[in-house]
Amino acid sequence: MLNEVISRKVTDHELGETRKRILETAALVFSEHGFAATTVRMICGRAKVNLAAVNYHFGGKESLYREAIRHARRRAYERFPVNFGLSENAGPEEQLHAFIRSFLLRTSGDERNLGFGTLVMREMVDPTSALDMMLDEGILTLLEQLAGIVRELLGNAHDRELVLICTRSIVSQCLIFLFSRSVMDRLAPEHKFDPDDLEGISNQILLFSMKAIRGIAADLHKQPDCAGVH
Amino acid sequence: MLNEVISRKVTDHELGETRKRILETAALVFSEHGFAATTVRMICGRAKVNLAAVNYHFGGKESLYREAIRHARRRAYERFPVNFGLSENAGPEEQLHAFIRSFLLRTSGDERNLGFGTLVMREMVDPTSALDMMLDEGILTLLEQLAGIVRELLGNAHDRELVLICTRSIVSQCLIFLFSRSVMDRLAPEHKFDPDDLEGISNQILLFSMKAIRGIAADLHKQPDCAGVH
DNA sequence: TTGCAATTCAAACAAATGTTTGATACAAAC
DNA sequence: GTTTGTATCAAACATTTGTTTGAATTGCAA
Repeated sequence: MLNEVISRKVTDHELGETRKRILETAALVFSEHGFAATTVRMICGRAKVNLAAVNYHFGGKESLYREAIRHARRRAYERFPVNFGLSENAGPEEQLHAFIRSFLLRTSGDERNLGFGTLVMREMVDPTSALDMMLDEGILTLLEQLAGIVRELLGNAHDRELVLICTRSIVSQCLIFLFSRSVMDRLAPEHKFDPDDLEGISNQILLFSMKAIRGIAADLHKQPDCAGVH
Repeated sequence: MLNEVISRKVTDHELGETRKRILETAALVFSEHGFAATTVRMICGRAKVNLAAVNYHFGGKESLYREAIRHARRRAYERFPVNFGLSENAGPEEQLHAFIRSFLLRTSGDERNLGFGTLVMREMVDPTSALDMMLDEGILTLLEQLAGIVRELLGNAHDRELVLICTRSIVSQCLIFLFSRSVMDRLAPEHKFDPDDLEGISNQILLFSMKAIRGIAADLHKQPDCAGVH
């Protein structure tokens, strides 16, 4: 009765309504309190299911956690794919813009993302096997995609370290809206970080990054005048 | 016997050897596992003191947590003050470099910092009253200091938002070495992030940021040629 | 020494946690 | 109607948690 969790029948009443409700509630609660601090009772209480349902449907708290992360990620990527709203033959700068914007939207606190961004953040701070899962199933290819854009922006320079540095700096500017949300809320509580805000923020990150990359690329192609000020 | 914690005598044997050992061990253990996941038994076990010592000397786990954070912060700032190794009449670029370098060193994983960087990171992800304490007692003035440097680099422009954007981008590039340590360890386990590495990294952050700021400042002062590429 | 307060210690306590259990309800198949 | 497998439920279980307790020990002053 427990091993059946793996190969479930899909003829359940309403396609596993209870299971789905647990999954979505779990993603939100885990994102709010973290793995250790959320209790199975919290999840079942909010999902309005019996306490034993978690172990019946998922085999335990830890399995539920991993499934909830996958579920939230699927949902967030459905809403905001990697190149969200990007035309086919766009230039590298537009590609970068689309990358930044879709990243911010995908990891934003919008409840419809089921706390995906926060779950990633928490996993980075307190890594479990779920972090390796995430690296394998998305993060790595995402980073390589960004590195490709950066490489093109740098003029296809063969300096791998320079590409790495710029990639990292861009990623960091996106991630800070995940990690310092608490500080920002305290310093400027009026900010809501709705899609309009995120649009402006992605423009700011793009501006800062493009200026930096162009400055670096200029040095790279040896144009001593017009490159740096001093 | 418990309210005496506030007004302790300093004539304890060895100036409160037990108390100090608890404090330092607690900072490290809290930084390793976070507040919720560390148990008083872990701390007492590693500090080789009796279980009841925490409640006797600090009144409880939560009070110990706050004291441990203060202790770690004091230690880290003693080792790396804000303008660590900066000459008196240094220009803004040198000031920025010193700011970045001392920040990286102060929040690095060096055990002598007692896990200060990780404690800050965890507090940002799971805010408690200790985050407000940290904001009041250091973080805010630190941010203002950086904003001052950025303002000067931008040519004392009166655009407050632009200063904010650049400040935030610089901070984010420093913070990413706190937040994505786990990912970096998985992608490049050979990196040790010793002081030499951090020296190189601070140079990279400085390079990227200076190029960006100069590019932005150039636009600001209306030099249409020689400013941006397109 | 004697007295006294501070400290240390082993043991225990109440509360909360993840998990298990056995009974029950339900729906479809035979 | 009976059977069978799935799902739900209240109750209980074994651990672990932070904290408390009361006795023992220590260090120093009178």
